Amino acid sequence: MAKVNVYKDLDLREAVEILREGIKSKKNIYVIAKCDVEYFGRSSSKLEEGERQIIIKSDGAFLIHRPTGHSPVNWQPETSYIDVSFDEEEEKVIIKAIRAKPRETVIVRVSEIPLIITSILYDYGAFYMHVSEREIRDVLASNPSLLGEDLVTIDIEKKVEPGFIDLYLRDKRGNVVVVEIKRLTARVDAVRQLKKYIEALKKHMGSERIRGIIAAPSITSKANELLLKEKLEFKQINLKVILEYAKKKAERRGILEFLGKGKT
Amino acid sequence: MAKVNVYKDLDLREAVEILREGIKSKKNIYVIAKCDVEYFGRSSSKLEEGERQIIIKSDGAFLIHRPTGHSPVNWQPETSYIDVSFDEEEEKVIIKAIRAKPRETVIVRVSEIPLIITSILYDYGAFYMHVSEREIRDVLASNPSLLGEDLVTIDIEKKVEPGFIDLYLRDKRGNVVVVEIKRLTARVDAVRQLKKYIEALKKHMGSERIRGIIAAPSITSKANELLLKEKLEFKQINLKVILEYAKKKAERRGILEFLGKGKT
DNA sequence: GTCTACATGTCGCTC
DNA sequence: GAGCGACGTGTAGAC
Repeated sequence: MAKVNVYKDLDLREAVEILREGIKSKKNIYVIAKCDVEYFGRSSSKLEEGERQIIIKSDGAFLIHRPTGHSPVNWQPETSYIDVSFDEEEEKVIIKAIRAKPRETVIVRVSEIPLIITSILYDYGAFYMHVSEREIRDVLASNPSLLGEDLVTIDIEKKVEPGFIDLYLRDKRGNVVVVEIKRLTARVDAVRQLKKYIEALKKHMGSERIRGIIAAPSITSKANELLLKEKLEFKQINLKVILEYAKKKAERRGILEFLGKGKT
Repeated sequence: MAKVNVYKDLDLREAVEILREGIKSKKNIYVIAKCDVEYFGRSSSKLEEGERQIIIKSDGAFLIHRPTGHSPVNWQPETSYIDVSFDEEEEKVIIKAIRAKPRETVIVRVSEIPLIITSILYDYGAFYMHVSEREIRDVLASNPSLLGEDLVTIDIEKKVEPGFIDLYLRDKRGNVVVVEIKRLTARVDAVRQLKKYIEALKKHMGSERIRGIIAAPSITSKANELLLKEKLEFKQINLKVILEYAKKKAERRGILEFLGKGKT
């Protein structure tokens, strides 16, 4: 069971000690603070004073959340070094979260600190994500008939000059078939990507006919326009069907959790 | 001053009431919970049981954070509808966060709930981001001499077939000059982008000479290689100088806060 | 470190 | 609302 400490209506100097201790002992820290925030690094920003929620995680991840919006207004990833001090002049708690590479700094100046929560959380549950582009690619590679014709898979993630071809196959007539997979609606950039691969291949293969297929659940009209113009093809795929195949495959292999490795 | 309520070691049925009340009255809610999580939508995921931090914001933004990592393991943006209920069978608190479009659902099943914090936060401080690519572009457009020669700005964000040209100018000799701006180190993709724009322009302009310039604080060696090969140019820009110009410009306009509009 | 492409990307703008 | 390009994108893999 999680160990949780609650500190309410703290004196700022006490807060410094509690924050330091929490960071040192790698606790998860949640703070409600009246503060302003500055950020310097790849860009820079300034957030004027207001009441916010601050999270400091056990690995040094640092988040400042306003009362609305799902993304933090300022943050620092898990590699950062966090320093807490007290500014006697201004009578404020200064929290600096520093990231080495790229060199970036978030500075929080706290004037009031109504609440600090420190906790130790036990969390070793596995996390599984399904229907990534990689999964679609693997299912189609093993079951190229899902593309609606008789195809033989030659290569996966084939390297060509400017990048990687998702799927490289041959059709019944011996034509090379290049497939670009998109998990969501394919847009013009997907068609451009496919076009780029085919042009790169042509340099090496001379006059041989190369077919290009976009495999995606749907395609934007602009993308379809370019596709037709370039004499490329679109093959609609059904993600539910893909997922069924992925499940079956995993079952055959006797894997308990049917997909992926959990991120812990 | 922020109004903060602390609820420790709650009975699960009590927790349901407090969560419902907090959501109804648009409070900011922070929960430490032992839970498992499922997500269905554009993708799908399953997180096995463990102790996590849950944030529900006043606008319905919903975040589940593990003890490490700066990004939430599951989330729902601010448009979502949040429902809290008690499952009598399993004796668990069920929190459903539902987003209408795209249709996505996060389901949290809570078996223990050591802590709930509800709060009302006053946060109207403005937020300013400095030195975006847009700002660099605007400063260079108004002060093209910063590019180190006598230039006249013709257009900003000029539309060409595959995208937008950051800056479109003419030099002393009447040549067209196309500038691609990068806020950070320019890489090969920036050079390819510039090349693409110039090729698109050439289709419309025939034999006229078109110069291409990458304007960035620095450039990678690979990018520079391609640049030389394509007879394009690199012009180093100094972000501090750009920022000074941006400030001055804003001052001249009599704008109090010298950059951007604050997000409230 | 750079290049490449994916992501429940998200954000903001235009049409 | 769809389409499209930018982002403190972040992230993972390859060289």
